[in-house]
Amino acid sequence: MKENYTIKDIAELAGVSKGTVDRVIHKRGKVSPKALEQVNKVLDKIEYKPNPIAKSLKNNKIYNIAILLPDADADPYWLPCYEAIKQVEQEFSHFGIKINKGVFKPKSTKSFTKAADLVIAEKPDAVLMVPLFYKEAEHVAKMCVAAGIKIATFNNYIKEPHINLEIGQDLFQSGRVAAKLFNMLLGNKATLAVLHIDEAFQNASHMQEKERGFKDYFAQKELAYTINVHNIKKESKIPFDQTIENFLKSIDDVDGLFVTTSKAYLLANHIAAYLPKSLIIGYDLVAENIKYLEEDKIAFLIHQDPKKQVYLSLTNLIEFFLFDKPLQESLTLPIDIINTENYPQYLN
Amino acid sequence: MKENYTIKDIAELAGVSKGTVDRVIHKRGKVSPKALEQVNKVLDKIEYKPNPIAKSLKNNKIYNIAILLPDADADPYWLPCYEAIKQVEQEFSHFGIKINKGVFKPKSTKSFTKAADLVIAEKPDAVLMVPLFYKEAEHVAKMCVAAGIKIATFNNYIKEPHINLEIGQDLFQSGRVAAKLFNMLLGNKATLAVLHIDEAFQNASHMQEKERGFKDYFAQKELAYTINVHNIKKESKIPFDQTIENFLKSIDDVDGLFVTTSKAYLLANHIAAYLPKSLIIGYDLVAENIKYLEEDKIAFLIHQDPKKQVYLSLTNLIEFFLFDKPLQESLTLPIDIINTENYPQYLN
DNA sequence: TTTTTTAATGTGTTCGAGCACATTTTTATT
DNA sequence: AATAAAAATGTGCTCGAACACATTAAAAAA
Repeated sequence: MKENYTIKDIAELAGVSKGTVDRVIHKRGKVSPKALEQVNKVLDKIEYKPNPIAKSLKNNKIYNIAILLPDADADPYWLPCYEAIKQVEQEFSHFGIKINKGVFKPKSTKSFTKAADLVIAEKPDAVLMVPLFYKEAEHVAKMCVAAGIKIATFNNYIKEPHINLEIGQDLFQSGRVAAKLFNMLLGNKATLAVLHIDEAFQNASHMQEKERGFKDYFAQKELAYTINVHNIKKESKIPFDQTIENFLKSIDDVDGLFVTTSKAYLLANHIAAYLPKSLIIGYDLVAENIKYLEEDKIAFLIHQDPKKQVYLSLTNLIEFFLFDKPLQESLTLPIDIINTENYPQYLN
Repeated sequence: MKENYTIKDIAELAGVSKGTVDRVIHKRGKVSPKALEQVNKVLDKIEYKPNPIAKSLKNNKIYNIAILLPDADADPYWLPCYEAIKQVEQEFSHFGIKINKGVFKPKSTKSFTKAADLVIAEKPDAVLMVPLFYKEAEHVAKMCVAAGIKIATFNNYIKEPHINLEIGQDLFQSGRVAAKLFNMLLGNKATLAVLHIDEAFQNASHMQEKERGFKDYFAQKELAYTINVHNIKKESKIPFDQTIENFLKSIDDVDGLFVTTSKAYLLANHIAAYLPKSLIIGYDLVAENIKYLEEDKIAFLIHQDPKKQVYLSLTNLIEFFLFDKPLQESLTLPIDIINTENYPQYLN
């Protein structure tokens, strides 16, 4: 029993030439019923899988992958994504992989659409994107499907049935993770605040998912928790910092603050002055959050690992193109709980 | 400016044949000084990297990787490793990769040595092992080095300078992670117990590393914590469960219990009866631990992700053999903090 | 039956690296 | 200068899949 049969092997076993075997496998026609049967008989017995390396060599094609992602200058959360891209480019530079970045402003749908148009015009083999803007992302997905371009998303979700690859975190569940942490720290009774802090509110569905999960936990456990929700957004002309301070002045008697965005540091900056006993749980290992984590002004951070998301998305697409590995339709990544002691290992 | 040059390209640029280029690259001699210079001049300009796919196809070699790991029947902690092996076998079945398992009893050095001898006798290209027994593992490493076999370790460490690949967790730091969690849950003053629970104590250095990290945290922060260390091991003829119960009867006034092994469930089983207010932090997502985690009898678990360790070790070795990717000498994996809400994502 | 058309099958080349072998050039020897 | 020996260089094949093209066999038309 051989392990890996080649086309030549099959040809010999079936008593035909490799050309005929090839035609049978690829259903290119021009095969007599007799030969077809002979080859299929062999194929049934041995389960042939073409050698992906030979296939790849013969192909010798350059695959273009476009990636639509927000500008890291506007929000450092996205910085690790760029590292992941660089890493993948290095690892796969000799495998004929080209990655084309389409950077957009995270607050501008126009910028997103423009970047998308630019990138799709070059007819890439796949488009990987952060679907920050629901309607616009849906449109991009549809255009890709129409053009036969593989389409993948990460970090956020849209409900498009033709997405080929979807990588992200279970946001509802991550809200529950935060809730459980508060529950452990504060016991069976407390007052909490959910804070949606961001400079803009387009497509804020991810924040709401986290809030839903957060509330769901306490409801399900029937705990005596009071939970207030606050939307805090940058007001024009007033510094964001000032807005935060005003907010903190306006509330009291809060045991814990759950920040659904990566902006927990804005809060932590002033927490000692106004609510010294309140615990903060936030998201994402951005530098400023880590600073306050280390100062114990942030209790926990939840890590969404954007770098891993990009890395996995890209390698999944690449291995699909190069080696015919199937695309994982949907991949839900772990919800990493971060404290002062374990954050360094997540940063590399 | 071309991206990927081939040997043929270089030959044309240097005005020689591809055979000569090949001899220069592989330093096989038989090249005139003049030709050498011509080729090197081109090589300096373009930075040639051979196409790993073509190389791999030509090679057409079957690589044998041996993996020495404990029997999962004796300790379910190792079960995910077997899943990782199966997964890698499937993913790389058409890349000429053979994985040979050498299973040993986790309490028997003899069994380890026997499995190692058996596996090395077949002259694999690499040996990946869990170096549970220091002296014996060191010996295996030396034998591999002598035989030109690549040697990799995971889960535990030995100090052998010739290890080619080392994957695991920072155990000292994971002790600190546990300490920090207790600190957050219990405040600035408490009494804790460190429990080394296992059925045998050979090579228990990993437990001690965790203990050191744990104590280090409180010492560094100068917190008023009392920490007592207990070794609990299976006594012959007495059921382990009974030993645990006796231990619990013997202590009181403990706010938290830190179990340095995967045996936290043995404790959790009886905690409600003897120390209902004590918090347990343990290691590893074995089924029984998860059960008590869900019942809130275990507060947190630290995940050592043996599956990921094996997966990364194997793929790293494979990509080294197939595509000349360099081996990462030492890779320290994140210390995952697990509670009731986030464990499922770590299990897949 | 012979010729034409169409269907079926086989052969040869390519991808890039790597190595065996053949050929050519240079150097040494008579 | 002729020949032998050694050194240098070039050619051609392999790995396995894929496809273009050539060849052969069978069916249709004359």
